[in-house]
This record gives sequence, C-alpha cells and structure tokens, in this order.
Amino acid sequence: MKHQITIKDIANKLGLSTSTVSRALKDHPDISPKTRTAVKELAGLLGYRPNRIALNLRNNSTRTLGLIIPEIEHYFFSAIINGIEEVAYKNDYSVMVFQSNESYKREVINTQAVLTNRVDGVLVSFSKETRDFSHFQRLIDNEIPVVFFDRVTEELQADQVVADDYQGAFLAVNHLIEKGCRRIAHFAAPQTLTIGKSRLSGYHDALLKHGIPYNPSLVVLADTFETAKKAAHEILRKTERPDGFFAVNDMSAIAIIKAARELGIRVPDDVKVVGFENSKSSALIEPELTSVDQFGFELGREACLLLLKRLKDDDDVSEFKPVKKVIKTKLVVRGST
Amino acid sequence: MKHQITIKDIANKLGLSTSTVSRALKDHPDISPKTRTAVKELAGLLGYRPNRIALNLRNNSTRTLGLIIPEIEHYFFSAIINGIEEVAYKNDYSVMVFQSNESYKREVINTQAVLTNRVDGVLVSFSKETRDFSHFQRLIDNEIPVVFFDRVTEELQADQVVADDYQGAFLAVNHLIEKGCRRIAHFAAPQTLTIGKSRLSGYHDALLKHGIPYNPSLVVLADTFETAKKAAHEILRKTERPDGFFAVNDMSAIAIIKAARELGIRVPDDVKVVGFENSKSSALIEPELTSVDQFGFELGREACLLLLKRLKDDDDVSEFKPVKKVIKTKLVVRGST
DNA sequence: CTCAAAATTTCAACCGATTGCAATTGTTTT
DNA sequence: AAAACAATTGCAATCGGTTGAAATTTTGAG
Repeated sequence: MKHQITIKDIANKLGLSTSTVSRALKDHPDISPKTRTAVKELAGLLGYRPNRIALNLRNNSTRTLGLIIPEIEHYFFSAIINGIEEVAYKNDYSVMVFQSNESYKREVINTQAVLTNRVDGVLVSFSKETRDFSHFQRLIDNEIPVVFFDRVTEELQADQVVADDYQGAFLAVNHLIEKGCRRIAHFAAPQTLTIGKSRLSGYHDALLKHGIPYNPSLVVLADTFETAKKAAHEILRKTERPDGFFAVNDMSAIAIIKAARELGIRVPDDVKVVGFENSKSSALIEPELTSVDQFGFELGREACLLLLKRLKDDDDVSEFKPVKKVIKTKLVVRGST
Repeated sequence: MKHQITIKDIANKLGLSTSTVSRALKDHPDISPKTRTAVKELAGLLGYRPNRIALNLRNNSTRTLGLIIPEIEHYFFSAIINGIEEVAYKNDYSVMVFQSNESYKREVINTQAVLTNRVDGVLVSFSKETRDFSHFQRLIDNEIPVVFFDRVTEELQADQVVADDYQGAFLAVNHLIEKGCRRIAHFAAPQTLTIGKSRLSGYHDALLKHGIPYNPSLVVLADTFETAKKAAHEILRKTERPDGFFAVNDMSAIAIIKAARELGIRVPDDVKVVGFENSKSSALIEPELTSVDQFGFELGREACLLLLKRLKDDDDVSEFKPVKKVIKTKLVVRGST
C-alpha cells in the first residue's frame, strides 16, 4: 500500500502540531476558525482519511463483527448473511465471515480467529458436529458479546435468535392432516440441534392434536438431499407407505418429490410434501413445494440488531440477562399439498 | 471487552521490560533460555494473545481481504465466496464481505469502507449499474491490489478472473444445434457487462459455424427469473416460436421451462433449453436443466490465489502487468435438451 | 584480580490518532 | 504598563507491540 496521508503530514505542511490538526478536523472549539479551515482544506486536498487501525488501537474497538456460519452455499444462510450485512452496513459496522464447513475443529479455529481479529461482537450458528461449547464460552469469558442464531444451545448464557421451529412444524403437519394425510413421515435433523428437536416436537404435537398416534418408525434422520433421496426411496417402497411428508428443510423435501416421481408416485395426489425454509428452489420445482418460511433475512437482521444493542449497553455486564428472540414462521402453500 | 493480557502485564509480573518479553515470545537468540521459558510459561498461564490491532498498526497490514459482491443470496456468488474464504482461511487471512446489492451508489460506499478498514487487498465483482470505475481506480491509486472476478472491465489496469464465457456459450449453442435446433433464442445479460457480450458472441459464432443466420430479434435482454418468464411467454406465443433457448443464467433458463410448461409446450420435445451456471437448482427442476458449469468455487479460489500472489510480490509495482485468468467451463447435459 | 568480550537486558523511538494539561500568544482591564 | 484573563496551540502520554542501539551483567582469559 502507498504511503497514506497522516495527520502528521498535514501538521508539517502547515507548521502546526498534530494535536491541533486532530482537533481542527473534529471541530474542537479551542481551534481558531482560520486554522480550522486551513487544516480541513489541506486534508481534503491531500485526500486524508483517518487511519482506522490507529483508532482501533486507541479505542480498543474495531467496528467489526465476526460471523461464524456452517456453509455460505446454502440459501437459508446466505439470506441470513444478507440480513446481517444490511444492518451492519446501516450502522457502519463491517462483517468478517468465517465458515466452519460443518466441522467442529474448524469452528474452534474460527473462534480463535475472531478473538485474534479483536472483533467487537460475534454472530454464531454452529456446526452439526458441535457438542462441546467451551470455545464459545471463551468468547463470553472475554466479554465479547455473542448472539447465536438458528443453531442455538441452552448450555451457554448468551442471546439467541431462532425461527419458531415448533410453530412452523406444527403448522406444516396440521396442514398435511387437514389435506387428508393420516400417515405422515418426518425427515428430521440431528436431535443434537435444537431445530431438530423443536421441529420433531411440533410434528409430534400436531399429530396428537388430531388423535393420530405417533409412530417412531415414520421419523427418519435425513437432512440433506442425498440422505433424503435414499430414505424416501426406501420408505416409499414399503407396503404401508406414508401419504404425507414433513421434511426438516427444502432440500430434503425436494429429494422426496424427486424420489416419488422416480417411483411413479404422484405428488400431491398420492403423497403430499411440505418443506421448511421456503427457499428460492421451492418455487422452481414441479409441483411447487409447500414450505414453512423461516424468514432468513429477518432472522439475520434481528440477530445483528440484538448484537448491536449489546454493544451499545455493554456496561451492565454484571446483570446480564440473555434474550431469546423468536421469529414467527409462515406456511406458504403451493402445489405439493 | 475484558482487559486483555498484554506484554506489559507479563513484563511487570516478571520484573522484565516489554522488549525482553516480546523477544522471548518469538525465540529471539539474545534472550537467555531461563527467561524465555519463564515468559512463555506465564504467557500460557495468563492466556496471552498478541493484540493484532497493535501489530496491524506497526506493520501497516491487516491480513484482511475485502470482498465486494453484488448479492450474496445467489448460488453462483455464494459458491465464489466459499472458494475465496477457503483460500483465505488456509493462508491465515480474514475476509470482510460487502454487498453492493447491484447498486452503484452503494458500491462506491463499499470501496470507501474497504479503504477505511485498511484491507490488504480487494476482490470485486461489480454491480450491473456500474458504468464509471473511478472508485476502483482510487483503490488502485492507493496501491491496494484489486482482483476483479466474473464481472470485469478492460478500463482498469487490474487482474481479472473470469469463466470462459465465450467458450461456454459456444458449447451450449453448438449442443442445441446438434440436438436439432435451428431457431435458437438467447436471453442475454446487459451488454455493459463483459459476460453479456462474451456469451452473446459465443452464441453468435456457434450459429455461424453451422451456417445459421444470426437473427437479432431472437436476442432478448432477460437475466432474472421475472424478466425471463415474461419474455419467454411473449416469444413462445409467436407463430414462429424458437425451438431452442440459450439463457445467460440458470434462473432465466428455469423461467423459460416454467413458461413453456404453462403454455403446454413440452421440454425438451418441442423446445430445448440450456442455462449457464450449473446451480444446485438446475438438478432440481423437471426436466433437469442442461447447463454450462462455470465453477464458481474454483473461480473464487483462483481470484483469491491471484490476489494473495500480488500481496506477496508487491515490490515490483512499477512493472505491473495485469493478469487475466480464464476458467474453462463445461457443458453438463441433462433432461432439458 | 582485571579487563575485554560475550551474553543478556533495557531504553527509546515508532506506527497514527487522541486528549488532559501546560505553555504561549493576544486582548482587555485597571 | 502591568496584571489578569481568554483564546490558541503545543507537549507528552497513551493504546500494544517491535526493534536498533545503548547499557548492563555475566563470563572467561590472562
């Protein structure tokens, strides 16, 4: 990088001290109008920009947020990043993005990276592998505000922002039942993730409400396209095949639709399918997928707003009370049901 | 943030000077083994981590890269970010992400933000609106290495990484012709973007090769789902409708397939469609979309590698020769042709 | 036991900006 | 004209770490 114009350059050229220049630039009342204009003029002329790093050092703040996320290449997460970046941008914060790639080990390294980079706060959605949360506890111990979103845990004293997974699942399954389904399968996420548990429990309670017995053999762990495709093939070949599917995400739901087509089973006539995410893809496939919108953009926005709020009132650390923000979901009905 | 352990804390506790501690921590030969181990031990005990900001200030380097991108919420770009983050991670760099949201004005602000944040280098794919490139020139004037990817320009002396758009388009249209199409429409991107021009020219030359006259009325500006859907409806209703489509991206291609279905036109029997991107969605729709894979992940990797190379040999600034790296594309044939 | 060489440690400046306090200049009052 | 006061400006420390050069201590040879 080229030599950047510093306050010292301006001071020298005008025969002033750096302190005077500094004060002149920020309209300190002590400075005479004459020198103030002179300083500002020259600063403009030379294209002076304050050195953020020097300010970071002095203020012990970087105006930067860390974002630790499993995979960027996933509609839901990219929507969240979008929401986060939007809020950060409006509040003059920058965002550093770190991917864990669903790897616990890499996630630990990511937490070290955010510490090293001295970010002011961190937004986290942890990996599927993560069981131990001590690396996040280390952030909290350093009094770096952390907000968890989507993938959250009760093990830590930290803010959370989640979609209303239980409500979404309940809506979805209720909808299937009202459409006439009686034998509804659930393609679930790992039960180590809160979203896995909540969505299963919404599924369970919706069945209960309509007096349909809960049948564990209809619940399968399948939260990716590949696993879901395989599982759907198996379960659809059984003699007593399901007449409805509630999938934990859109990719799994789409895999089910594809599997059904391959087996000559009609959607929605023979089998109805509901996904969770309301991704772009859900409107592209045929039939279009009924899905629970979990408003990733809003979720990201809320998470970032909450974090910025924490950064503002960071004084009352002693009486810290974690907040759990729940974003309502919405069922978007399309051709697959 | 809590008080962080500094080199001074260690120095005080051991009755040493900060310089000794500093040198001890980095195995300077001047330091006696005794003090070295003592310092390292205490540092480990207290959980000392060097303050990156202080180092940034001294070294005038942040080990941070800036990334300016139109929209994260787009498969191709998120794949690119993935590739960039991967390379940055392996080389111990962090990535700051800024979205322009396809807005020129916001993009200008983004370039200011990367300047303010004193990133070591910048990766850019500019917005559709951008005609004037002086904000990027300002980065170059500040001798901040800039690498453009996907959306590039010849107006600036800067490195570029692009997919082989011409080749990809040629492959696609050639494929359509070999499959029997004679009246091929092209849904194009704005001709202000190099990708728009290159893909059109590949389309043009493939027609030429097979002796099919170029017909401007078959070229339509339509690079989003909505515009393409509308345009497809219009063109498919004409008496002399096309028998093949080459779309500038997958979203447009999928819109064409949907429009055809709505009009009762069969794909691929009546009309064949090829997209560009090979996004996840292309394998989800029915029929699956034939598409040109532009390897977003690799493109991001290459762009980042090129930038890091520039950062390494930043000495020979005088004899700067911009590099243009072209990533070969590949036609992935599926059910839509 | 002395003195120089070697080993070890400290001093001080620096990166760029901020800020309390001291110092300088200019103005007014008596 | 001197004292008192206000208006400006400069000094120096600070943030945390690095590094050339100086200062100190240790070691070993004569």
